[in-house]
Amino acid sequence: MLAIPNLQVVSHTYPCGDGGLASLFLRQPCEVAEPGTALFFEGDAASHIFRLTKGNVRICRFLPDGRRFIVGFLRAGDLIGLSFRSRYLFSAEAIDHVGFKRMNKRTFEAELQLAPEHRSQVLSHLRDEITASQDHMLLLSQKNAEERVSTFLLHRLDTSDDTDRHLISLPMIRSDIADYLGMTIETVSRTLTKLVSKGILLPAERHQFRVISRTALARHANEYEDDYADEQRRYLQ
Amino acid sequence: MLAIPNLQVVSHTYPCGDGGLASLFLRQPCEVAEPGTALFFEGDAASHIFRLTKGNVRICRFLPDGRRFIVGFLRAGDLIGLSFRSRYLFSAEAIDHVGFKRMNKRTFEAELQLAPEHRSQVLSHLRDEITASQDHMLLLSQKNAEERVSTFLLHRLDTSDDTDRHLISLPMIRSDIADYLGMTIETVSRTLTKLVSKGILLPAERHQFRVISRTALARHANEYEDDYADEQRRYLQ
DNA sequence: CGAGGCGTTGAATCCCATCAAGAAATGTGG
DNA sequence: CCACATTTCTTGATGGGATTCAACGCCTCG
Repeated sequence: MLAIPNLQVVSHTYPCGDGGLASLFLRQPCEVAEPGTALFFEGDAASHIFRLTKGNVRICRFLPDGRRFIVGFLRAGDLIGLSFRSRYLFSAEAIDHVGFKRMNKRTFEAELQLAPEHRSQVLSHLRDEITASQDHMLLLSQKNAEERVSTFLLHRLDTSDDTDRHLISLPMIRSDIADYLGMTIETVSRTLTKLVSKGILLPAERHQFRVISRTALARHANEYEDDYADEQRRYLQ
Repeated sequence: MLAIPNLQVVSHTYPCGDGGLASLFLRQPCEVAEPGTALFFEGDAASHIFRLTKGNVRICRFLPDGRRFIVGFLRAGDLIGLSFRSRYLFSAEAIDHVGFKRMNKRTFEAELQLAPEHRSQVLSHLRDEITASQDHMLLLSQKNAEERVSTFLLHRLDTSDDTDRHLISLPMIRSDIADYLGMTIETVSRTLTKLVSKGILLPAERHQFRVISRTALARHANEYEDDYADEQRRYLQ
């Protein structure tokens, strides 16, 4: 049930996407994953490369005692699996109704042989992943609760493909955000409340916030503001 | 002064090394860096790939307000620069007397064209870097002080190429360890003292500890113990 | 409508950071 | 080689930010 055909237009504006690798997946059949189900588990033999066509996925890792860390969130257009060797390093779980395509790793390799220009895109993707990891390690090791949440919101805002450029959508639940930012759900909640009371955010729909001042949010995030951010800022006062 | 020729035998036993890429650097001249000096700075145009032949290097990133995060430590045999695009993502600073070779990125690219079998080694290296980053994010987001320090020590022990397999060498100073583990120097110091008083470690030389029980250290680290670790354990009671 | 998951808020607690002082090691110059 | 300055490391006292424990409101869905 709810095997929704892939109607969503994948408009991708940020470099977390797939470069030109998307074309490799054109012939693959669409599949779906229900909310809460896993596309694969940490430790499984890594047999496929995935490309999301719809919905949101969380990437999870666990400690032996059950503590969870969320490596990141993925959405339509994103690829999973380029960084694996023989086994998946983490689990991938559907947050909402997810559509995806997948390709056997050997097939993928064979396609790369046929179209070697794609190799540089794989490299590019891996480098982006490393860059993102380092940014996140900096956040986890040095930033306080307010800076963490602000950084997260700012990033969601800047990578959103919503036409409303002041809207932040958070399809994941609080415990996902908490395990992503290395804090508890209570602290996440309290911090969001604080940002609202400071006049930086406005609660919109459940799982959405409206940004009153991107500048103020960025100031709270304590991030370097680069050229890309400057470009974004034009749209927001 | 102290332009020590590269006499050190690079015996590398752990997959954090360079695969077969070392051969590309054979013809490059040896260079040296004095303790505290930088091989390059975050933000500089990324012109070279580096290979360390001697000594220890710390990889640093900074927040706008000066807070520092140490991405990792490198030593003889390790490569720096494969994950960069146009600019260096981080600074690389010599901890002690460092020997290295370097190669222009374009030259490196050209060499890869000539010997395409090395491409998979570059991929391999990037995948290792991603794996290490994820392990470290898990540590930073979920582990407490004792677990962090134990994990760090365990990793130093398992990747040491010292003939004494119970010896942990920490060439970096406490503030380096602190900024790597996301804690303060005081907490690092206190935690080390605690591990000593628990009978897990024995202070040896300054910057060295002797491991009484690897098993106890691993238990405190709360890590999954994999096959590689099992193999190590044979050497330690 | 009732149950359960999710989110918020309050109060108490705790782990780690901060502040401070002194010990130990390193480096420097005479 | 020694006196002195500096850096590094350790230890103690205190405080604060985040966690933990707990209660309650809201929303969704069967």
